[in-house]
Amino acid sequence: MALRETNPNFMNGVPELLILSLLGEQEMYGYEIVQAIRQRTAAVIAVGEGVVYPVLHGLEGDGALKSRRKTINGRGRIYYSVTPRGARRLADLSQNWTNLTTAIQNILIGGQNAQAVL
Amino acid sequence: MALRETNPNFMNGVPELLILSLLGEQEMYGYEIVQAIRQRTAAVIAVGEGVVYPVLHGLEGDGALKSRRKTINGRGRIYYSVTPRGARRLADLSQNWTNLTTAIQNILIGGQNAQAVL
DNA sequence: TGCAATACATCGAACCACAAGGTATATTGT
DNA sequence: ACAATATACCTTGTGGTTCGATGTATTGCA
Repeated sequence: MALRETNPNFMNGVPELLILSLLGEQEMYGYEIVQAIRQRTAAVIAVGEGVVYPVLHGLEGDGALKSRRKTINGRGRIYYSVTPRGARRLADLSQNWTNLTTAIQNILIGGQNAQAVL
Repeated sequence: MALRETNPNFMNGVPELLILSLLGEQEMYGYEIVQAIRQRTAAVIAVGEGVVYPVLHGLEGDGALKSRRKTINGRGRIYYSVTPRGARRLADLSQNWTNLTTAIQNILIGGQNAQAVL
């Protein structure tokens, strides 16, 4: 089951968020995503292909992504793009991420009058 | 097989960061930390005792925390506080966290001119 | 011809966080 | 007096994600 409702380890699912976010801008293929993440984050985050491909397959299986084959220079590529369902998923994950970082910031900033802000 | 110190899963260690951060403000005992995290984050993050106690023991074993027993109302409590080594650890984790969220933000904000900023 | 890069993919191992359970005492409610 | 709840400590098994290694195949370059 790709759907995560059980055991929501609060820190997981970030690769999925990153991938959906990139594909939200433009269609991309797997290998390209691996490098885009590395470059855009100055190698702070370096997810491998072993992370990206399974996420891609999982999201497509859930109907969050759709794919199409293209042949370029005789080499096949599988381009992915987000479906409406994927867009919703992205919005959800994005919101969760914001909530999470805000929550953590509330503790890091710490201090006496720190009130959790919704 | 071999000792693994490289490549820490980039999302892990957040509970450790939170705990060190709280203890950096004032000494606390385990049960108190569990509740403090829940309250300060408006229940966005709710780590259980099964997360907190092992981290506490681990950090103490590494010399990042020190503890002292106190008996209050006939009930024993173990108060933890950060050592100089723990303070360094906190600074490191804190920096890593900032780098990470910055990196992710660079992707989420996305867009054409997004340059990873150190 | 060989090496690097491109592009896909899968698998086992590692690892963290979690839920669940266990012990024990103090307090509150009935 | 008794039960239930809250406090306070702790460990263990499980589960899901991520990682590194490995595999295949083609293209481009030296």
